[in-house]
Formats: sequence, structure tokens, C-alpha cells
Amino acid sequence: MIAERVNVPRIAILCNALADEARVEIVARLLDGEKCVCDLMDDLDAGQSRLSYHLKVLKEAGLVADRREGRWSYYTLERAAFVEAGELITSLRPRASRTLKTNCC
Amino acid sequence: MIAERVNVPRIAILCNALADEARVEIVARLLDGEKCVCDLMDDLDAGQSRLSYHLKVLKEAGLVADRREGRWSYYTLERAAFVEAGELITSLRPRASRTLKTNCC
DNA sequence: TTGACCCATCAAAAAAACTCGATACAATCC
DNA sequence: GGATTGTATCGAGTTTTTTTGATGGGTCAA
Repeated sequence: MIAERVNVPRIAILCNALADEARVEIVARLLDGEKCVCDLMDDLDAGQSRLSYHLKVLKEAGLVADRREGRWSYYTLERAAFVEAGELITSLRPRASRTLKTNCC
Repeated sequence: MIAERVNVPRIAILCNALADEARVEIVARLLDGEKCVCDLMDDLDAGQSRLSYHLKVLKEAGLVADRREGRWSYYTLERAAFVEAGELITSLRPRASRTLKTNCC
């Protein structure tokens, strides 16, 4: 049984956070570095409450962190969570098909 | 601009398919090898139409393939799609923080 | 203090996802 | 043939997610 070695709830949470195009867009924009909500409103053109909502989903999944400075909230990507997500996806990857010739001997 | 290098729609489709615990459970079970719907009904205990529905979502995302044999439909994981998913997640991973000391010199 | 600004949160509406039972269909068995 | 089995699909109902506009809190500048 390999199934037990899979962290099902965590995979679902992380993937759920990345299941919406708007949120993936946000992540893509944050690859350029820290941004405040108003920057993101310009980049994507989305309403403020909509962005706040999606940022909250990303934050609750642990994929982004926020920092307040005066009136602004700055968001950044949480690198560790993306590393984790990659590892969890890898845990779902079946080993190479046995129908392929082995390349030994 | 790094954002343009990210395949936003594909990430959303793949993650959406893995955003539901039932579907991740199915994938986890398929790690043990090909199974028919009735096998999965036993493993998870879920109704038949529910499983068909989730299998369809997984199939449309390209994560599983099916094969008909007589009355049975056998499902398997599509390794390539999981490799792709891992790469796409990696494309969202920010480079290591600049605040860490570089380990050169 | 007043007013402008950035943002989080709320309530309501709209849209999408999910579940369940029923039906349909093809393959097998008698 | 008729009955049974394994599965896909449909429709209705429910639940969850997403969007939108409104409200309010905190910050800053005049």
C-alpha cells in the first residue's frame, strides 16, 4: 500500500489554492517580488475586494505571507510552501512504467 | 517580467483536478496500479456515480487514462502529467531569498 | 480635525462544484 | 432471448466558491 504515504489533505489544500486562474496569476506576478494589493490591482485588473479574497485563500494555504507597512499590505511568496507542493506532487508520481525496457545490462 | 513564463491556465486545470480530497485519494490508490471502478468503490467507500464523476475530472485534466475491457473500465495514472505538474509548480517557486548569505567565495 | 487613501471584511447574489438517485447501455451469463 | 453486471451519464438538489458593492478601521497629510 503506497496510498498511506500520501498526505491527501495537504495536497488538496495546496492544490485548491492554485486551482483558480486569478490566484495563479497573483502568484506569477509575485515572482517579480513583493507587491502591495494596489500594485496587483493594476497588474491584473481586478477589484480590490476580489484580490483581498484571493490573497486570503493563498495566505491560508501558506503560499504567501503579508507584511503591513503604514497603509500598505505587502505580499510575498513563501518559497518553502512551493517546495513542499513540488514534493507532494512528486509523491503522487507513479514510477516509470515497467513496460519500458530497463536500460541496464 | 517572469509572469509571462508561467502557464497559468494549465496550472489551474491540473491543480483544480487535485483540489478535492476524493480525487487525491483516487490517485493515491492508483499508485498501487491499475484499478477498475468497482475496486475503487471498495477501497474508498463511495458510490459508483460519484467515482465516475471524479474519474472524469481526473481524466479531462490528463492525470489518468482509462481502458475498457469487457464490462470493466480500468484506470491508470498518467505519469507524464504528474511530471508536468511538478515542473509547473517549480515554475512558480521563487528563487532562494537574497537575504541568505551566498555560499560562494 | 478633516479628508483622502489602502485595505480587510461583510452580506447578498451569482456561479460552480459536488452528491445522489435514476436511467441507459453494452457486455456477459443463463 | 431475458436477466445481470459494471459503468457512464443525466437531472435535481445541496453545498461551496466566487464576485460585487458597501462598510469600517487604520494611516497619513494638511
